[in-house]
Amino acid sequence: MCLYTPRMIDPKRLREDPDHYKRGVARKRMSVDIDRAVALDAERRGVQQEQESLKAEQNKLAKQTGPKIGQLMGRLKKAEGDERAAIEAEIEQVKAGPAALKEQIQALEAKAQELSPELEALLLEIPQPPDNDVPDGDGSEHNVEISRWGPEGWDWAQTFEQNRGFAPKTHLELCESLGLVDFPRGVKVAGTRSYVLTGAGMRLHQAVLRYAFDRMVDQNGFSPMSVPVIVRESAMQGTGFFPHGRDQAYLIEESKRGGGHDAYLTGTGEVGLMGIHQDEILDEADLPLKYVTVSTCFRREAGAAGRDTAGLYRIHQFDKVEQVVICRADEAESRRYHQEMIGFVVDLLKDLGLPHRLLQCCSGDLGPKNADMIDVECWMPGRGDDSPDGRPVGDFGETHSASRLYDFQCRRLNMRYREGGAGGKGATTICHSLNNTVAASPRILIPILEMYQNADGSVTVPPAVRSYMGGIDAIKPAE
RNA sequence: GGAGAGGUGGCAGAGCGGUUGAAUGCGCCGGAUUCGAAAUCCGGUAUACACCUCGGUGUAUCGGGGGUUCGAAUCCCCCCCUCUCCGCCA
Repeated sequence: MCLYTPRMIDPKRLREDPDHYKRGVARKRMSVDIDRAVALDAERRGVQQEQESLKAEQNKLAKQTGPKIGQLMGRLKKAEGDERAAIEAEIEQVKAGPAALKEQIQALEAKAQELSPELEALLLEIPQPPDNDVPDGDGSEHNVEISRWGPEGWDWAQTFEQNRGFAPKTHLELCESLGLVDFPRGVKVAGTRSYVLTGAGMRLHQAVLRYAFDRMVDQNGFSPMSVPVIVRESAMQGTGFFPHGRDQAYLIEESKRGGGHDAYLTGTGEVGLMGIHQDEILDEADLPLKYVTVSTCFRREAGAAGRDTAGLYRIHQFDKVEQVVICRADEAESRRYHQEMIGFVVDLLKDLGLPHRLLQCCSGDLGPKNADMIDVECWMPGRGDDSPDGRPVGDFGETHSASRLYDFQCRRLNMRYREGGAGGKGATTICHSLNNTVAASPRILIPILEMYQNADGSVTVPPAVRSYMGGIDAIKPAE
């Protein structure tokens, strides 16, 4: 019997090493009652075993009573009077044994059903424990810088003004002066945190996305995909965004009408990409699967009220090129692809000439599904606390996030592979998965605009994306 | 939005109350034949969980969950999913 309809963490491991999960919960600064889960699981398992032995007995009995009843029924047809009553009594007697068993089994069944909802809800909430080499910490403030990179001539010890010889404008100011984004009209159409990309702004947005997408396909060997952004609950749960992130997703109420199912707008292309092979048994020879998509992402940003309200940083809708890798269940392999996927981003940012740094996220910043996460932050000269003169001093802003999930997602998605290839007799094993941003726009436009701005107020188009901008080399203010 | 059909193993497709975990075909694996291959023939070929003397044993699974029955893939109820036709429409 399948004990666990919704799949979650490894039940065997939970039983054998509950401390592993307790540590994980503590390190992630979450609160999930592991002891309760283990107790419920044990109780449920006991009921299960009792039930199974009773059922074995029942099955054995049924094999005997079947023919016996058939025989008695045959005699009953011919019998009359007292003999008839005797046979009927005998039939009842034969039936009594299995009937008694059935009652016991049903009582156990009722008990199991009582335990299940709480147990399953709990199991779904247990997060993936962080890897041992992930530093402990409460949140993003405890993330650890691994490395940073700046283009030729960029000195991290100097301010933008010292580096470049003029005071930078913020991306907001540039968007307005260059006519790249119309915020008031975006808000008019769609509410807070909305925007309209206009003219060269829209063109740059598309150029960056297309550039990033083509790179992944042409240089890095990823399969290009277009995936649904309106998905079922099962896809959200399977990818690990539910239950914890439920309040971040847009539910489409209308989808419930006419007997329709719940549908949600995805906050990342990862959901659609990972959903592709849900409930499938893949051929080991086909792994790793490397997919890239570009999709519109929808985020409610619940709980972020008042944070990053201005500009293109924190918005409800954006477009993102996303990469995922589905590989064999092997830690070394998982780590290798993680590095590789981060490398693709670093190379892309170098090609774009954007100063950035890599951060090892601490345990408290990981989120439920990650065993490990590396963030990439780009330098944004127009960000950061206002200095005494009221101008920002510059700061890093997160632009990418590379997650390593082991089998957490694939277990929930029921995505496995057969060792030794399809048709073979090899064991089925749950895949491992990873994902990473390639480019999310318009957020990535912030460092591009702010870093490529010139003293005269124009913005140089990064050479890497020029061919996607009709060949123009700069965005200039309208005369 | 209206009306109808249907969900069985990797796939196709039987079975519609009693050794049916499930015919048959395809695919796949092993073997025979062959110089080798094709063709042909023979054998094998689901998953999950639990126990285990690692050889096996038990339980469950024919979309999911209940029910009827001594016994359910087969009968009844609820839910989920898919498809077809009409309407509307990028």
